[in-house]
Amino acid sequence: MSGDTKVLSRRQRERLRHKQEILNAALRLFSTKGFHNVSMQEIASGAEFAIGTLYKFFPSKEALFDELVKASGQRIAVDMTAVLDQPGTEAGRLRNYFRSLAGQLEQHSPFIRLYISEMGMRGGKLAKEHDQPKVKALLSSKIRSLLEAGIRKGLFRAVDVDVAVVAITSTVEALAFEMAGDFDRGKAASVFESVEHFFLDGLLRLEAPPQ
Amino acid sequence: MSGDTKVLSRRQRERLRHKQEILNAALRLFSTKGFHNVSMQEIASGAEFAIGTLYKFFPSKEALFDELVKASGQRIAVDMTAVLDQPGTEAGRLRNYFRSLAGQLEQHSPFIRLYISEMGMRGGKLAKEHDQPKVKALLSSKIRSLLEAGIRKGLFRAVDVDVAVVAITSTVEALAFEMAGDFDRGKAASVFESVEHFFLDGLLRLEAPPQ
DNA sequence: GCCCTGCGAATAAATATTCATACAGTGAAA
DNA sequence: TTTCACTGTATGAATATTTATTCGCAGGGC
Repeated sequence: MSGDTKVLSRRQRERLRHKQEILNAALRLFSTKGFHNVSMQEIASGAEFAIGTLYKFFPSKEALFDELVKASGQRIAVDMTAVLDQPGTEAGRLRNYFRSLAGQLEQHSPFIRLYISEMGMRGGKLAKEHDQPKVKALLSSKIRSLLEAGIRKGLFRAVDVDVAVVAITSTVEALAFEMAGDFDRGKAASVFESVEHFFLDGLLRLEAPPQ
Repeated sequence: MSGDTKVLSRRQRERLRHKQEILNAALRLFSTKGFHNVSMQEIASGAEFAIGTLYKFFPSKEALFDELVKASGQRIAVDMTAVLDQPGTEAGRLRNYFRSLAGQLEQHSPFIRLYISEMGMRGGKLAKEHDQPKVKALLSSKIRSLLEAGIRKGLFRAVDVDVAVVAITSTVEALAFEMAGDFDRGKAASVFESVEHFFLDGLLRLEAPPQ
């Protein structure tokens, strides 16, 4: 043992692996049945541990859920930021965003479903009492910036930016949720391409330079 | 007592009134806190009855919820049908729809919030196990018909109609939910006017006849 | 007097959480 | 190399908690 805090003992690594196994099982179950309809016994069985073991890692069911949401939310935020922060024109960057959606959905399917159903803007107790991951706020604010800049530069027609942001994000959410269940990459790509056309063709000013 | 089934005795009328009082209390509570976070004791207190009385009217909590959702959903479906079925051009009828939204929201505020949060397309157990009111399907299909006809007649640019329907309905839902909490009629009207412009201005073909 | 209606304490049910017990791994001593 | 006391980890029956539901009793109406 080198004393370096980055190097974990086998036992430490095993503990982390067990914890992740529990989180993975929880994600599968929560994303299919929702927080309220999954018992701790089910999660324990899904992870092939005893129910008491779950409480060695998480003080409560809600703590488990919180940790799941935070970790996964952060992962998606990083991915989406990478997409939206790529250089390009406003229209091009929006186009990139739409084109990344099928891949993001494939990669994060269970979490997206969970997030939208339990932690979306419409959640009940869960949304209110838990620190929301910053995914939605981050996405909305980046899309808003793009739209504002595009309007300012004369690329996009003048629209109510708040409404436009809600329109884009809520449409994407609705479709993502629908397709996250039985995921088909080809269908998702096709649907999001249509979304891209629907929004961009309606936004672009006809006299704007071709993209 | 005339024997006519339409004429109710005082006691029968009182029973119906009591039942409605319970349903009203339930709607207020469910729409604020969600199905899972409201106990039968809370509903009983909210209606100023004892808890056992609730079970004289409803066999279970879920049956109470079902009845609430069905009754309110039907009321909204009737209202929205009246709006969408008014004669006019496709653009005019869509315009009417958007313009009716603030009023609908004012009238049905608690139920809309409940419906979207618990029975929307993203619900968990609740959406799956309960007969969904036909509100959403009805709305979607009417809006789809309008869009298809508008495209066929050259009024609207050619768009993916499925995506357009989802975009319109999910945007409206998102905004309705947001505003249903602290309802401000003026703000709602203004927001839905922006929505109208966002979608219609993006849909209308510039060479189409002015509306 | 009988029936109806409402009441709320008691019971039932479901599931979150606890904790005594058992098992596995470790490392020092023989 | 083997043994064994100690530590760490997992188990699942038991307990705790919350809330849905029941039903005996009381009061009111006819």
